[in-house]
Amino acid sequence: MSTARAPEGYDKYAFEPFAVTVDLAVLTVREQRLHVLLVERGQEPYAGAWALPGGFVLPRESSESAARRELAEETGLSDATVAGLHLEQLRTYSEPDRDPRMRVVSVAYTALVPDDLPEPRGGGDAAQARWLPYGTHGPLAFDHDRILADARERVGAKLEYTCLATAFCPPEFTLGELREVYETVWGVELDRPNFRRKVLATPGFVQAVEGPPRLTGGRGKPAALYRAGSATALHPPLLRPEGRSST
Amino acid sequence: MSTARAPEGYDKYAFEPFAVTVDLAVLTVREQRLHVLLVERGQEPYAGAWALPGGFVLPRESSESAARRELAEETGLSDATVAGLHLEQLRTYSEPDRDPRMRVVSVAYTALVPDDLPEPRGGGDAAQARWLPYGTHGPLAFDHDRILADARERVGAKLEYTCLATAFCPPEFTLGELREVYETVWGVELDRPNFRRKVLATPGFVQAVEGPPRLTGGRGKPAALYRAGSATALHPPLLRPEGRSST
DNA sequence: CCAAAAGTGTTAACAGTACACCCATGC
DNA sequence: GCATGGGTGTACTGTTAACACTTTTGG
Repeated sequence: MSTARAPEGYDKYAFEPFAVTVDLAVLTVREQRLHVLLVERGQEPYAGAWALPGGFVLPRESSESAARRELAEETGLSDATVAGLHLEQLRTYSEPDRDPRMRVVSVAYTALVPDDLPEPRGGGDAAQARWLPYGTHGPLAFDHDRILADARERVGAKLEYTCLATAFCPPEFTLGELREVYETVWGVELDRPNFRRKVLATPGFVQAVEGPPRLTGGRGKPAALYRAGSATALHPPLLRPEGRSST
Repeated sequence: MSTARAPEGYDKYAFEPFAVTVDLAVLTVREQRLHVLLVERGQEPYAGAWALPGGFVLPRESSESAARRELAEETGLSDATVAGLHLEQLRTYSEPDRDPRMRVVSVAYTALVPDDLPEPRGGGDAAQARWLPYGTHGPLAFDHDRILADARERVGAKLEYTCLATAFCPPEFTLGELREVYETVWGVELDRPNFRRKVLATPGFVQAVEGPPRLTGGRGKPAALYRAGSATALHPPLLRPEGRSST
């Protein structure tokens, strides 16, 4: 804000105040499906409806701090664990009537988490919190359907040219698990040998873990384990086949 | 905001209020350099410093409406013209102390404009408004250096996989002008014949304009004219050479 | 004629695709 | 043995990259 029209003695209370909140699209890959963490609202408006977790930004915290705080509260994870999760600002939603009570501007974040988190618990005024397969829930409260759709689209696109997929995996994972992330989010099947070569040929995407391989659900040859590497960008990108959006 | 802790009878004025503003990183390509539209602040804080144009979001408008309104005011363009310009939400900046006066959350937008706009005029409490080559200005007010750097990085990345470059060009342009956009933003030289083929091979990127070609600054063979096409995505992407960020 | 920029053509290198095939494990 | 998933090899194909060459303008 540069051409601020507020002089030094400006009355901060002269206008109808804005509230600032965060909303979280928390995604994971579970059982070959994309899942979303949703809470059931316990209060009006939209009591009984599913909604994205979120809450008010406190007077002395940034929106990102607020997002991590809310994420910790909803998932029941420690602050230390939440600090390591992938959290990314999605965009800000500011339509004047998006909340019937008052003017609320919401900064939306996307969180990508592995599937090995403890079960979420309802907290605050949320009746319950659950992982639901993407698309199986009815219409969400407020404009959360749109936020969630935007998050899904962004994640799908970012898998192409970043190393983001590892954020869905536990600290040590197999290339099969990593490939499953792509296949689930994109809704396509990828050629296993080519996927393997592509990932290993990208410096810093993954790094091999010393030690014995892991059995993959009992079936098949044990697979080598990898950790997420230090790279964030993916050059050249891993384009999804056919330009299918699978949205 | 789903787990809103504000009941129906919530006192909107109980907390220190948040102000919501927009900041605009308005970019153009002029004389082989990336230029930014900046305003000189006329008031404290940061009086005399350069800053991004912007201002308060009004009680009944969205942040995008506010951004277009501010853009029209700063550039002196009509609302109709501004409505057609490329405007894109960058991200939201919400550090508690980013404005010394009060808690201000700012939604930043990036605008890409052609070089044929009228000269900007100072307006409001801005002493003046000018196009300055990117990087030649000193430190900007508030956290605007960071916002501007984020905008530049985003634009550079988006040129790779979207048709965004046409937003820098006037309604009718030559392929040489389009190539100059890429070369200027990326800071590299591109092979002319290959660039031409790549652009023409992408359906909907550009469409040929009937009629006589245009002389290119007097020198050289006249070039055919094109308009921006209907496509927005660029498949496959046009990767910048060497992964050089040229930031 | 020369310089400059548009536009066309050609070829080698590379990356992506589609397979065939072997390995190790559970049942 | 058989099914399943990991891992290696390889030939085919399309795109990219590099560069030679022609065309049309101004000086």
